[in-house]
Amino acid sequence: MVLHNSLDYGFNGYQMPSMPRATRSARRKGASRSKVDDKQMYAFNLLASVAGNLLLERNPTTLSDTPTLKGHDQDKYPSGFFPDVISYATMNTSTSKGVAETLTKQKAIEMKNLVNDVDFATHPKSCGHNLDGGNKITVNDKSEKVMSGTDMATCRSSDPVVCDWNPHMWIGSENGFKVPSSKDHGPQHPCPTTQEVGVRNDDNSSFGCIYPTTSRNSFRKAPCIRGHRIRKILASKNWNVATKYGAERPKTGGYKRKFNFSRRNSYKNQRSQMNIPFKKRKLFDGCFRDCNGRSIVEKISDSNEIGRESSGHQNSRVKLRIKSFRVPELFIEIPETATVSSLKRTVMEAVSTTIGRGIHVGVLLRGKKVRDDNKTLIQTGISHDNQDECLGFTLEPHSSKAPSSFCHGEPPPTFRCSSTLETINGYPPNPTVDHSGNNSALLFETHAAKLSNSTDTAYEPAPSLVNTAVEERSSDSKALVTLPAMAVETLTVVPVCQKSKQYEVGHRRMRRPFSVTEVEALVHAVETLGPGRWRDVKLRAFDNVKHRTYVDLKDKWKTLVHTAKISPRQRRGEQVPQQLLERVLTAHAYWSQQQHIKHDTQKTCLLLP
DNA sequence: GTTAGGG
DNA sequence: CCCTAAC
Repeated sequence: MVLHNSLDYGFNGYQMPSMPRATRSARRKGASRSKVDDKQMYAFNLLASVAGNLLLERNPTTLSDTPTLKGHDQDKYPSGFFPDVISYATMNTSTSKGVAETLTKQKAIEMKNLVNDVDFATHPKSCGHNLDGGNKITVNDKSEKVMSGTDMATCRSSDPVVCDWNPHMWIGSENGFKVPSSKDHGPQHPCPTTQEVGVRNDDNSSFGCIYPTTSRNSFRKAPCIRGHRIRKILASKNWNVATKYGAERPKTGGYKRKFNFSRRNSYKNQRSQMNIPFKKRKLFDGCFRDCNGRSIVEKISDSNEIGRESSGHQNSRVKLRIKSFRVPELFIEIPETATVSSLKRTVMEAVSTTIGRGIHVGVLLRGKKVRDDNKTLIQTGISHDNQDECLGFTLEPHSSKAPSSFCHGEPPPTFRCSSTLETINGYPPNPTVDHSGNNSALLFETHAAKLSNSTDTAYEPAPSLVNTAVEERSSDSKALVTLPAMAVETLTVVPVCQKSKQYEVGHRRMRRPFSVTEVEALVHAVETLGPGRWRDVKLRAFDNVKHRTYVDLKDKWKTLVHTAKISPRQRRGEQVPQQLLERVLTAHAYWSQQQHIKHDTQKTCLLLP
């Protein structure tokens, strides 16, 4: 079982909202979300629980007076998929009404103080948490708790359970949970005006990812009850948001435009999103500005403050209410036969390890990391009255420390990557390169097929082979050399846990210096194809190496050319064999010449009548 | 989506 | 490695 902590539920840069692996793959295949089983959901919840985010027990079966899916376009959702726009804050079946109310109030107060405002929407028969226990877990399909020691395999329910991050829920004042008046949410809102147990049925206006107008409106018009403002908490659930809008808001010109244009030429589209299905990338793009930042930080400014600010530039203050942090994601693997208690331990260890190494806060403005700590808020733009700006905070492990033990480098035994790094087909990750051969064919070439086939999508894939049958563009065979088919070894087998680096929202990608073997492959490909055909180079030599984009390859080539021109003493990092650099220079010169010839030819052709 | 080029 | 313009 692979658990994926989804606490970085936000847009998280350009990353897929995290969700259990099975869920993700199931969705990719268009399968119903109900494929997620109890165990995953349990684990999913547990992770959240460890982070202290879930406090409320949900058991909608007791909500006789609770709005249900009626009027919620239930039919539009796959069977078993409870729209994640509904959150329940309710009691156990055994909880008396009085106790329930008291507990609810307590939790309301507690939650007001929480930094993380996260909630789940769950299937009615889903998992939840005990109100009184805070982090106690209830996983059931019949209101039966799963006790520690229970084999998780027994938790399976025939009834599909879906549990997702809830885009938002309402938390109330000390007076208890209240539900906003339906008029605040459009006519279709089925919620009663008030009730003791808050049930948030979403509509367009309050969805986590919507275009600005409605979003802001609903945000600003958060209703007040007994003088207390009810705060809407958004925990963006972009995937579903996008789904919903894709289905229900066809004439969202602004929406669509935003999605298409917001980052059309984005570098992120080339790099950071490279593992994200294109459609979803777009959706995230669109979600980002609209929901993410605003869901994290609400800027507070009262009229007096504004007045002061306008009257003078001195002592202007920015008040921020941090509503949630993004926290690092964790990947955990644990056998199905593990007990719940051991899962808890494992999760706790993971969390402790991550946090124990120390964390710091990162600041994101419009998804971009604010790196210069010395800048003033004004300089960064935070201090302006820019409510539309997206300001976010992240919790990040100290980057100066070694990678988490749950990651690359020192994986714990439970980790899938632990074995992967060492034993992909029994070959070490850093094979020797045979430079004695004419064209530096690699020693492991014969194992190419195996390596190629072994690429597991769960990992950052190993480099694919250069296909022996790759057509050599014989038609315009200007290739400098004709090389035998060559294999690129798995130099950087990056395990799935490496992805946890992605929690560094808005950060640079992790630096991954090119190995000699990769350089070898790159040089070979460029020798053959020439520079300027980076996509082909990518496909030919780095097809399955997802962390190497064609832009990376282009950049690397640029660097290689530069490196080849400078003296060896000035070079840094892993030394590229001089022989290889000479090939770089040769290829560079050759293709430059070809370029000139081509241009000259074109000119000549143009001059000709 | 790709390519080129500056940072 | 990041970012953007241009295509």
